This record gives sequence, C-alpha cells and structure tokens, in this order.
Amino acid sequence: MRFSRMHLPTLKEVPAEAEVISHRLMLRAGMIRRLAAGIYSYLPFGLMALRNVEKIVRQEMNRAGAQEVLLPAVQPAELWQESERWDFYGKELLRFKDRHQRNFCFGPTHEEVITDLIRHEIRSYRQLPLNLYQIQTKFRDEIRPRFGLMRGREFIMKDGYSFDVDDTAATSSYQEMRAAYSRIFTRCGLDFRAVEADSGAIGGNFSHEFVVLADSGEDAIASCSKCDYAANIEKAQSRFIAGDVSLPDAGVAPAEAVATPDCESIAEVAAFFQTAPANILKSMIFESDLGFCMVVVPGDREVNEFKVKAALGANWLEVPPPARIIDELELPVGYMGPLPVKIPLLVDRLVPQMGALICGANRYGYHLRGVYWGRDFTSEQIADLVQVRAGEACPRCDGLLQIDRGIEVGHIFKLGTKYSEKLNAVFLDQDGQEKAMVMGCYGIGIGRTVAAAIEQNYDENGIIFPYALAPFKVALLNLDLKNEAVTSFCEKLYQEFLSRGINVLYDDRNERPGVKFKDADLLGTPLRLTLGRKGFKRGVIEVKLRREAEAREFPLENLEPLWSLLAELQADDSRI
RNA sequence: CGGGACGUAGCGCAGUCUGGCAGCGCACCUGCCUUGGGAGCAGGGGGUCGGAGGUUCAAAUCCUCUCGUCCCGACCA
Repeated sequence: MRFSRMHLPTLKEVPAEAEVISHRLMLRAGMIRRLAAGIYSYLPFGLMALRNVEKIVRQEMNRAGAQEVLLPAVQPAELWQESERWDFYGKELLRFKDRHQRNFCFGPTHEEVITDLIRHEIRSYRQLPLNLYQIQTKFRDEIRPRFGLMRGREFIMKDGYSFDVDDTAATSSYQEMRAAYSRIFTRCGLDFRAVEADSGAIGGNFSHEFVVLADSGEDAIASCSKCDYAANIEKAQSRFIAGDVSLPDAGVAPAEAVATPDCESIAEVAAFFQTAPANILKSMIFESDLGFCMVVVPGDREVNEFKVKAALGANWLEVPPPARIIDELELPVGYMGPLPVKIPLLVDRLVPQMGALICGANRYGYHLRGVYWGRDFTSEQIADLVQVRAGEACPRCDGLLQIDRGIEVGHIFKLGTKYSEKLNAVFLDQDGQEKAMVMGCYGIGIGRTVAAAIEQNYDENGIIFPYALAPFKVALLNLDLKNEAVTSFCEKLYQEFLSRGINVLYDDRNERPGVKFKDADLLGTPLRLTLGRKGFKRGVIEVKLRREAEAREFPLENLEPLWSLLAELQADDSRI
C-alpha cells in the first residue's frame, strides 16, 4: 500500500476522551473513531489488525474441528423467554420492537440462537459432537463503557458452542478448545495466562479465562511461581497455614467497651487504639437469597464476595445499602461486631488466630477491646472468605502466589445442559434414550485482543505490533522522492515486497523525513526500511526493527540479508 | 443509579468568575522555501460557542431545563 493513497489519518494530538494507552494509540494511529459511547468505527488500518486476529482465530478453530457459521444479530424475544433470560439478563440486553410491536433484542451472546438451530437439526448421537463458531458484532449495553475497544458496547466477538453426548465428551471438547485458545494467543504474540475463573451458578470447575498480562487490566489474577496454578482473584485460594488459636489465660480480663467517637473505618479505629488493622475485626453485612448474614475477617483483609457466596451456598449476594442495615437489622453501621448478632455469622479462618482483638460494640461510638474468638463469640461457619494476597502459599504446591493485572481476552465455559434442557435440544443415544446435549461455550474478544496486544507492546513513540498482528509488516520510507535514483530503487523494492506477498506500507508522501519516522513508529510496523540520498550514495539501505533501538545497514546490491531477516520474524511469529 | 468534571473550527485548548467585535496552537487550502526525527515565511477557508427556553439594550459568559461525553463508585454474563 502506498501511504499517499491510504486513508490513514494519524494524529499528533490525542482526543481528550482517551485515557488508557491502547485507546490513545488506536485513535492516534488512525485505527478507530468513536461514533457514540462504546461504539466505534474501524478505519482501514484498524480493520487490518482485527482481520489478522480473526485469521488466526479461524485457522485454529478450524484446526480444532470447529466449523464457522454466521448467526443473526437480531433475535426474537420468544427465544430469550424460553431460556428465561429475557427477564434475567437485565438492562445490558438491548431490546426493541419491530413495526408489528414484536419484541426483539440485539444479540449480546448466542446460546439461544445456536441451541434453537441445533435442536431442529440434530436427532441422533451419530451427529455429535458438533462445534460451531462465528465471528460477529455483539451488543451489550454496558453501564459504563470505557477504554476504547477494551470495554465497548458494540464489539466483535468470536463465540463458539460445542454439543456433546455426555459430560466426558463435553470435557474433551472443552480441553480441545482450551488448547486451541492457547495456540491462538501464543500466535498473537501475547503474554497471557489461562486462569481458573469463577464458574458462577452453573457449578463445576470448568471455566477458564485467558488473561493478557497488562498493568492497566481490569482483572487481577493470582498465579504460582512454581507450578501452573493460576486463577482469577475472584476464585483464587491460598493454602491455609494453621496457627495456634490463642485463647485467653484464665486471669485475662473480659472484653471492655471503649468510647471511640468518629471511628467508623478500620483505619480510624486502628489510629485510635494505636494498633495495626490486623488486630481489628472487620464486620460486614451481606444479603443473599438466604437472607442477611454477617461476615467477619481480619481488618487488613478484603472480603471475597465469591467465596462468601460459595460458603453460604447462595444464588446471589450483595452488599445492602447502609440505610437497610440500620432500619431492618438495627445495627450501627461503622460500629458493628459479632457480639452478639441475631443473623448468621460467617467467620474467616484467620480470625481464630487473631488473639485479643478489637471489634465494633454494636453501639454507636463504641468499640470492644480484648475480645477473644472462642470465649466471646463463636460460629460453626468458618471458611476462607478473604482475597488472596501476593506472597501467600500456593494451594497446589509449596510455591508462593503472585498477583498480576490483566485483560480478559477469552473465556471458555462448560455450560452443561442448562440451555439444551430449557430449549429442548435433545437426541437419541445408542440405547434409544432421549438425552439433553451437553454444551460448552467459548468466547474471544477480537477488538479487545488487538487493544490488549497494544497495551502490552508500546513505547513512548507508539505501537510495537507483534508481527502476526501488524497490519503492515514493513514500512518503506523514501526520504528523497525527488531523487530519481532513490525513488526508482524504492519503487522496485516496493514491487518486490508485493510480489513476495509481504504487506508493505510504502511512504511515498511528499513529507519531511521527521513526519515519516514519527508515523512509522506510531504505526508500530515491525520492520522499517529507510532510503535517502545519502544512504543511496553509500550503497546501503537502513534497516531497523521497531522493537530495537539500533538500526543496521544492508548493501543495496545484495538484499538477501533482508529477506532472511523477514523470514526470521515470520518464523518467530508462527511458533506454537 | 449516586458523586465529580467537561461540551467554543476536524483535533487540543483559552475566553465564562466580572455580559460588550469569536480567539490561539495543530490540521486543512494557495504560494515560496525546506528535506534523516511531527520545519519556516506569507496569504486563505472553516463557528447555530451541544440544544431549548428565560433575564438583558446586549449572552459563549447570568438563570432554568435538556442532550451528550469522560472520570470515580455502585451494578452486571
């Protein structure tokens, strides 16, 4: 492609809306433009990058035995009512009516549609397994779209669905997808982790997120330094090192109430008593489908709501607003404690080891000091309820956990028979028995993958594309358009790239060199070739890798080194 | 949904407090000049100041409503 002919509007200045690096660079590099909140147009350069991700996804999905389809984006409400998600999905589901006042939605996901399709086609176990996928625009009416393509409302997603005869077969479909996903993100040149994720209400431990490591990521993951344990922070556990339960000696004074005016937070209470937050008990109220409960953890720890939910066996869990705690439970927010409470008490497994502790007195303006687990309060519900911290012990081996931030680019899920049962997607097995198909679903955010790649590969000058994702593999900078010898050499070289099938951006614009260098850096083209009058006179062409600081020079009369360098880059790219 | 900020040329912003000619930089067009890291000079085009209503002799500026965007939080398969 000739730069002079390409619609590639690069920006020197960044639109004020852009906060994170990938969003800024994608705007500056002329990849995307915003139309409305969370809704973007893809410009040629941006679309090329998306297509590169899609190409890899297609190759690996097909290799894993999946077949591509394209399902409707607009879906009738009836299907969603049948799966009982029309009422459950909430405001994220974009709904509208057609001219006949019939209800429709714009698909945020396609379990219903694919299951409907399959139930009309599949009758026999002989037709299974089946794995279908599509790459398509989705819409989720996010409460707060942000960060450009990272959390848009309209976005391009690869979503795939597998259908199997039983749980064992479904598990192997799942494992196959897991392997395919690893190949996909490896080929995209990303540093990622496949982490165990919360599997929600559906149960089982068959959900993995693929998380690209990046400090700006919205997700936190814990991983072991020694073994391959890795989990979303929502799900991560650490090995419990049991310590002594410190009971008070016989002579130790009973708990004592202390006036603590204006001490509603752990930090304020710690400052008042001149002690560490770890010696204070954090008491929180949660509400679930099973009613209210109180959760107590050491004051320096964060409650993990997913663990609380699991410990309760609840279907949903939320933190009630303070007004409800005050009105309905008559508990003083800011001064709550477990002595005593009328609602169920959940105690973190670390609490019995705290010794003499400080907690709220259930009376405004007062805390209790010298409180002991076992003497002053107790509970049968002791569980792991806190978020893991870096440096804690791995639950699987003797390694230590580290915490990283990352961007969720893929999520695979074993669905079981949730949808097949609701939508009656059944088949006859070998014994003539009717059975529900066992399903799995597998998503990849295409645009988010591009954004994540940029988030992980950039410097102060712009994007540094992994070779596989780079829209152009080579930028050819002609610095002396008016010099006939230089230009004719560049033209010849440009044609050579084209005939070799290498995607090249030939900067033939009538611009000063500085402009061309800046744009080449911004666009993140892996290899940059520069030819000007001076180099031509010396018989050399400058060759620079975007990733490296130093440029090299190759002789004009023998470009073999150039072709082998490109072959190297390409080979490195197709590693799996 | 709660809190905060913003909306003036394609982009980045000043002007708003204290009402009185619509501004600056970049980008764009023309010409000259320049050509190894976003040059220089000269000339030029481009605005319902987000929208509606109100106050006033006079509104980008003050008041009311409204729409949109961003940030923090809550929420969320």
